[in-house]
Amino acid sequence: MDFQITFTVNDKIFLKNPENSVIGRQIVKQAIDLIYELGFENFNFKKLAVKIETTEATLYRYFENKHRLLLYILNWYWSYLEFLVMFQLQNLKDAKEKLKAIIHLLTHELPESSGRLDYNRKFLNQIVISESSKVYLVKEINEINKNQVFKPYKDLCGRIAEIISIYNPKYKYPKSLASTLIETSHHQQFFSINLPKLTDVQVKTKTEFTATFLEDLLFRVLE
Amino acid sequence: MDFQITFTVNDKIFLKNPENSVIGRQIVKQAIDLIYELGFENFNFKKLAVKIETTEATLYRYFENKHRLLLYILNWYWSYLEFLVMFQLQNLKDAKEKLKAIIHLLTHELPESSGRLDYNRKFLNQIVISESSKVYLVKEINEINKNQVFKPYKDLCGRIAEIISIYNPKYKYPKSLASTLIETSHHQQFFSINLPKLTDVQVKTKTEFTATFLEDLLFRVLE
DNA sequence: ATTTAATGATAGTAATACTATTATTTAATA
DNA sequence: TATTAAATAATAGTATTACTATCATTAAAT
Repeated sequence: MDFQITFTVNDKIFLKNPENSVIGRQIVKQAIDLIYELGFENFNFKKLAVKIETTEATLYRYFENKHRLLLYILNWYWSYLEFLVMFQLQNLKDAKEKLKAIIHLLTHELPESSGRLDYNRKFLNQIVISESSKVYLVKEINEINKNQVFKPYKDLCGRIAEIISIYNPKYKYPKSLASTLIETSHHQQFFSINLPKLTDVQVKTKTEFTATFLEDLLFRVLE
Repeated sequence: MDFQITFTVNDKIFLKNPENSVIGRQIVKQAIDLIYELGFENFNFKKLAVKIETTEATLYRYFENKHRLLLYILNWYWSYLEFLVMFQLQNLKDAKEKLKAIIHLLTHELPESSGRLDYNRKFLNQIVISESSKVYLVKEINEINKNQVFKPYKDLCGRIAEIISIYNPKYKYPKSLASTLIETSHHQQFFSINLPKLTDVQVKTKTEFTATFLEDLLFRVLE
């Protein structure tokens, strides 16, 4: 079975749905490569236009600005992750196993198994780690938030919170713990590579460090 | 007793020490007000120059760019916080009390008591919450990190980690837990105000929410 | 009184973040 | 198949940003 997954991203994020045209899909795919390569601050529509051999004007017909394009990419990612959480966890009976599976998903690239993915998994993962907070840590947050553009993040968080509550129904902060898991997975991965003194990584345990730390933390909290 | 506190900020961060001139001190003080007002993305040297009635050229003689200025502000803040951690905790014998005091510091504005402060505490606090991650979540992190410009953050983190280890010597991830405390204090404060669905804030417990959540989390982890 | 350092005033440049206009190509439909 | 509509390319242009450079003026230090 080979299948392609697409998600209906909130249409307030784009001016013209990039899913509906070859060039639109190119914009998203190549933006992921270019944001990874340059970092979000150094990325712009001019450079992206050159890369996909189109013009800035065309890009602006799809997205109001680069912030919206990043938001689109992250919405797609969060939706996908929620799908994976539901899909991969359905056969696990034990809530503990489910939580472990979630931590694995949060600390690794998107799995190969899950259908044909048009985007570069590694790059997408790095963008989520390094750039995702930039979509909400802005002065205009309240304005932006009005059109439910963070719904996929909230849904993902809610889904994780549900499982936390199944595991320990008495725990009082399931949603905050869920968002903390997500955010912590990002900054501990970032720190362990770039500012390792802010962590307890060891050379030998490098790749699994964040997962190990988060698992230990989560079950200490919920026990 | 009335005293003024200054810190020796790493001189690789500035081109000319802003502490040593009236205009330099104005730059930092007014930058805090303006970054708070506009958000870091909308803040620039032109607007700051107008505000303090000087020219862009003068600002560029102190700081290479606005990123460095933000880094300066945060270095100052982290140094101050480390000082406060040491100062306020010295009379507490109990490690548990110390950890509680740390969480209080991480989730509230800088205290009034601690000497004359030239900067707006509320604004500084909000900048730390909303903008601090932008100084390290950049492509150039390795280059920037070379001159020890994150030392105050690492020191603060290390100081907290020490106390964690005193409280529970067997706990294996004191530094990661310390950086998680710091980072979580930021995003939970931000979320509880701007994206409350990612948290478990209640209207009545609003102001103390993050402190309560973090304290609960920390002692569950360390017990 | 003289030198040095800091700032102000002014100008200018390359890049960014857009908007607008018109021509051309492609797709949809009659 | 011709007609219409929609999408894109090509080109131009503007305001703002992020700087750098120069030189005159003022303040501080010796």
